[in-house]
Amino acid sequence: MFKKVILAEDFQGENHGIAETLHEKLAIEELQNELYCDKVFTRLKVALKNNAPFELLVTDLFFEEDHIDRKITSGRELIKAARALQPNLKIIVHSMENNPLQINTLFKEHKINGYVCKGRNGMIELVNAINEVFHNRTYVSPQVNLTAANNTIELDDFDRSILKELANGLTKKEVSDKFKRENKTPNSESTIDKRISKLYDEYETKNTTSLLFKLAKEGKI
Amino acid sequence: MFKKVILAEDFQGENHGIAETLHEKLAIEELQNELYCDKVFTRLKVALKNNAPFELLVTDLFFEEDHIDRKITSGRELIKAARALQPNLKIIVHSMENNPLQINTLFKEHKINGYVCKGRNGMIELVNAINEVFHNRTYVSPQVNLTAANNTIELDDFDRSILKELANGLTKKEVSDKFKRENKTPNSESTIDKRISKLYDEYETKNTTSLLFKLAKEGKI
DNA sequence: GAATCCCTTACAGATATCTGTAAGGGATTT
DNA sequence: AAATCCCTTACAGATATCTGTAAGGGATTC
Repeated sequence: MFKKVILAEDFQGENHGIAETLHEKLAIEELQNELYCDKVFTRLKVALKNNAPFELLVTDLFFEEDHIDRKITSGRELIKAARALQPNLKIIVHSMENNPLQINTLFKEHKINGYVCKGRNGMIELVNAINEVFHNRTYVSPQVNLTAANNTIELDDFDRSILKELANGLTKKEVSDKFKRENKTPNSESTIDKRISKLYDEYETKNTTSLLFKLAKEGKI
Repeated sequence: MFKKVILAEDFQGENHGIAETLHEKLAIEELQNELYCDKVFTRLKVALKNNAPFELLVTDLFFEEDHIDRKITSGRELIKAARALQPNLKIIVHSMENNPLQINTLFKEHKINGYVCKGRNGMIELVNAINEVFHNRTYVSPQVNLTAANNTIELDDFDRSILKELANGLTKKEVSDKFKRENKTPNSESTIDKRISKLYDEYETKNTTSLLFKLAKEGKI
């Protein structure tokens, strides 16, 4: 089993719960747990310098802001920095995020080794994930459907620029006029109509209101 | 100190962490922890029936959906049901929610006794909250500014029911028809128009699309 | 009981949205 | 070069949205 593990989790309750569970279920010799990304990164650096590097990082993605100044403000940034520092470090993400797209990019761009959703089985899955990753396999929570990520519709820049103006209360005619003024192209009201109608189909919505609402709720704009 | 406490928290890690902390820091004789609201409510009922009621409920607000059928799907519903069942029960909410408006309505409508934000000090605050509530005082996490809640505009049930249907893609005429079918009142298209127009003013938006977008972004619906 | 206020409702006119048809242009294929 | 595909654009007709006016009813005030 891993000898030296570090945990980044800003919720005190969750942090405590994970630490307890890992002590109970796994024979990890040294487990350090931190509430701030910056502290985790410092520990990784120091450990590496002392020729006693950590073998596994377990980290959340979202870290709440508070009165303390931070350089690294998210799990994603921590992962990137940790990968650059220590390419052979194993990384498991433990987060509420369940958007396959987001999770997919973590595997692709940052070569994480496991992904566990917070939830009713979070601790059971985390223990499994650590075991799998220890044996050089990857682990993904079963409720995450990574193949779905490939089927999702991407919004391109033109879509986004239209949606932004509509969200702001402009009519399609006004959006068209604005684009013409700014020499953006395409810019006809008709083309804007067509683009938006296409999005109705893709997102299974009926009108501008329900489309913008759905996209806002899903955090896509 | 409280002799009999029940905990409702669906994240296994957080649940474990809270339970551990309370065991360590407080002399609670009996602490039951559950991952589902329905189970909590059943336990409350049984305990009351056996003349050994719980004294304190600590609950989250959001409970993730899974494959299991649920009657009570949110902390808010659980609180309402628990209050109706056992008016003298002390209730502390422990959640990520930090919107003063939402928190205020919990104190006003459901007479909760304490509110603790999940976060880096979550466990320290929770222990404090339990001590305060035990001495018949209320506790609110210091980072929550409840006075700010009084300046914001409230959405009432009628507003919400209209907005929900519009978000779903119905036209105002369809919303009016639906309300008539359901014997909801008021229900005329004209009144619905008026309500929504009022919200345009209050939220400084220009049309249905921008209104729904803004409310979705701010998490108000 | 009259006056007032507020909410509900009806209606109407100006705009905006949504959908379909059709034409033209650039890029790619055959 | 012709055929094809895809994107842009124009236009038009049916609906929907937004705003204003006005009438009626219930509750409260005077």
